[in-house]
Amino acid sequence: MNFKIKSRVEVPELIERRRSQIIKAAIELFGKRGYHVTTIRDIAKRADVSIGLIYQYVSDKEDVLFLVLIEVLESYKRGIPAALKGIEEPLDRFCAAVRAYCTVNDEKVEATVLAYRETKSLRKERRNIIKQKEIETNRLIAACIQDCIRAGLFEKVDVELFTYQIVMFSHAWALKAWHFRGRMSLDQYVWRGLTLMLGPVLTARGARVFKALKS
Amino acid sequence: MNFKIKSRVEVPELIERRRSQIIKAAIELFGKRGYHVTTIRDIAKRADVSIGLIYQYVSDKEDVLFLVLIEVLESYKRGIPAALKGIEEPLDRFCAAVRAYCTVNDEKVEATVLAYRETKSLRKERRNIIKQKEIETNRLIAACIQDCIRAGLFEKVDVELFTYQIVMFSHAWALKAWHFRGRMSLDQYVWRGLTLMLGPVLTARGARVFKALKS
Amino acid sequence: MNFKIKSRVEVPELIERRRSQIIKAAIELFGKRGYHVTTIRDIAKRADVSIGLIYQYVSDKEDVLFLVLIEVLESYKRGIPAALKGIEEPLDRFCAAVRAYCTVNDEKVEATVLAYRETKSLRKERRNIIKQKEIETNRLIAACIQDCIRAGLFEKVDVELFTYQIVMFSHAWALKAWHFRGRMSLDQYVWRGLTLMLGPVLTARGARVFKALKS
Amino acid sequence: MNFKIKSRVEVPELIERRRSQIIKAAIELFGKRGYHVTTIRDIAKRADVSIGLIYQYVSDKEDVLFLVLIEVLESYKRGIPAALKGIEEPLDRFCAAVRAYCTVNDEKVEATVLAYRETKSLRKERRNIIKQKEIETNRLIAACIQDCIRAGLFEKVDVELFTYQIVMFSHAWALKAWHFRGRMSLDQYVWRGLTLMLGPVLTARGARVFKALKS
DNA sequence: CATGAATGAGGATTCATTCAT
DNA sequence: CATGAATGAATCCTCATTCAT
Repeated sequence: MNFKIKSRVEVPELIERRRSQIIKAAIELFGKRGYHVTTIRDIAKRADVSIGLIYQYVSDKEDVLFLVLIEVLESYKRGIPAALKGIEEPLDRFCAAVRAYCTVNDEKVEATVLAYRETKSLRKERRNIIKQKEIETNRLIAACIQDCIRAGLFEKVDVELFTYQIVMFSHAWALKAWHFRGRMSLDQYVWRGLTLMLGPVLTARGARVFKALKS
Repeated sequence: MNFKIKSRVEVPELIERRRSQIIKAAIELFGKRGYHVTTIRDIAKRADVSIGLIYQYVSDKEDVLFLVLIEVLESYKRGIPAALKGIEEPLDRFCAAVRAYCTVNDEKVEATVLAYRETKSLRKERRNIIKQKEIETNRLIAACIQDCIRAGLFEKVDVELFTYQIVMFSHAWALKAWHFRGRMSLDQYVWRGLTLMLGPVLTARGARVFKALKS
Repeated sequence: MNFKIKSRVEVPELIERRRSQIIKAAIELFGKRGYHVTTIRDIAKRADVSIGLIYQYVSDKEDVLFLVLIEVLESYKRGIPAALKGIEEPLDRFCAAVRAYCTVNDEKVEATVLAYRETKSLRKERRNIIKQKEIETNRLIAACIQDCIRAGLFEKVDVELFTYQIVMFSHAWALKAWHFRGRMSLDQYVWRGLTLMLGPVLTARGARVFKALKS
Repeated sequence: MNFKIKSRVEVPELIERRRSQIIKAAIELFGKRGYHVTTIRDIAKRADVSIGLIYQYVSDKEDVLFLVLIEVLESYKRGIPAALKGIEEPLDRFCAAVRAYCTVNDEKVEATVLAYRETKSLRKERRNIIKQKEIETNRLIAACIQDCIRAGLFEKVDVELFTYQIVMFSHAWALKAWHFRGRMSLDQYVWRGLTLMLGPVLTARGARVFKALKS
């Protein structure tokens, strides 16, 4: 998906290849130093291309940021279904989704932080596209929750808030990495979190299933 | 607290007055447009002072950001004790703390978002001071939780994670304002959130107290 | 010789061409107005390039000064051997060297004055490189003197002081141009000076050779 | 002598005192760092007065430079007659004058260098006043030379050039301090210089007197 | 007289973007 | 298609000078 970002080059495979080359470099640099501090020259050097080349595939520095954020958000959205593949049991699916989301945030801490830092640097219209992407990811979580409710494993909880609670919990691993990293492993974080958050939500049956999952 | 930021002017009251004038303007502008996009000239204009004056009270643009973030974080830290004044009952205090923290985030949505966006724009040493301030605020929440546990109102929950859950919940109101605003009032948000989060945490007695508080 | 001054452009011929374009403009302006009073914008305008271009070939205003002083000193060093080419007789060579040095100072009065004025505006390390260049020039003079002594044309004079006397004599034509210009021609200056300075230095044979040279 | 530099304060003694306070600080700073790099604030701090006070006794930064250069040049002019006091014998007087001039340059190396560096920073009119001061000093030397000629101690040399030779010799001790300092003492410098320069100038009788002086 | 807070024009430097090769 | 030299608007920051106290 190019979101209509103009390219002077027409060949699709080239666009694909070059852009991902550029995006890769930009994610690293934006993540480490931030968007405004990173120069196009920096990106060109790290991507091992010329400055001019970047402007053949992008018409703006903001375009690069947009592509970067899209890529980050999409990679998150891709991670969850991948982790659910083959799992049938609803509570298991829910837990797998949470773990997957946390894992993805763990692998790309800087990218997650970047999304929080720099989304505002986009013009409104694009900001909304990014938000849309986040909503789509959230829906994957929400679906798991609803499945659990339908299956009688969760009480009829406030799905909207519970979804955001899960989302913030996952993001927190990245946003507050300076606190959590070193204090516990990702796995511990997930289980301690699930235990805390599921307590008031599980039905009697759900609680039994959860206990089984834990072991 | 000046955190040893150099000032050419010595008179404390003047420093106090001018700096808060500068900070006020900067919070607004940084919050709206971001740190890097805002120029010193913008700040000077909005604060209705000359560019030179700013550099009499600050030696750097980064100094302004630092002062701004300190002020934001401190204002949060101030908000909670203020809201607890006069309240004795532990669960009541806990709820009041949560409401206060959410309220303060509600009143300064942009400032909260700013803290997430721009803390990384500070040099490490100062970034740590900011984190320290956040930890201090978190401690206020944690204390309320522990009091509830001690009073037999909360089960013996995972205080560390529960604290962060509360913190992220409060921040989410600002960070995800684009979602929540318009969908519910702050009060609804707080109560729905408390209901969701406290469910598994309250003891039987705690539940009774909570039900009473709700009405 | 680039003395490791960083350039964003890699192509050597380009560096050569652009730098000498910049240096030429800078010599004129620094010479006329002084280093601190001259702005990069002035230099850019006079060199007929953009401001940005200058910063592609130089990383600092001080770099420009350094390049300028190096160029001035080197041009002096180049002038003397050029004037000695083809001359064999030691006293003749000595006189030619003095005349050449004076001539070069005459042609670039402002550059000579500039070297006196602004060498101190360089950081120590570079100041030393400049001094080294001066020493190298001085050695050319000293060599001529020693040849004359060896040839029995000069008494065994204090070479070190005599060298400096010659050097100062040459510089004086530029440093005190406001006095000498208009009072005498460069040629007169050189001959009157030589007559004065050689008097106590020439051996009997040297004196005869000198008299012959004069006519 | 105030050279009509405007002062808001009228009381002469105050002007005298304050100005010399300012000039003292300025000489040190200009000498060490240069005129343009030194700020009025620096001078005020070192002179232990307020910025405003400086502008009560001077209307310009250039005024300070002018006063500084005047003071330096005058102090040189004062040094020579002081050294000649009581000496009658012409050659002795000449040598004493040279030694005095060198000594004064030795004591204020930086001031001498300053005069060479920054005279050009004055506007033309004032530059001429400074030159005039230098000429007056030079005349003191020239007078000594002429006395020696009249007394039959010197040949009828080129007084003009010889004077400048002496002047440059004295200045060289400061201008090339980086070379001479450490290589010889001031006294050695003076005697080696005189020996070199006087050689062809002394008459037979002069030579005898000189030899006597040396011991 | 003395102070030093306030001003703002001016200068060095950066960097997104273009375009000729 | 790819390159990277060239451009110049825009930004941070300094500092001589003023003026109210």
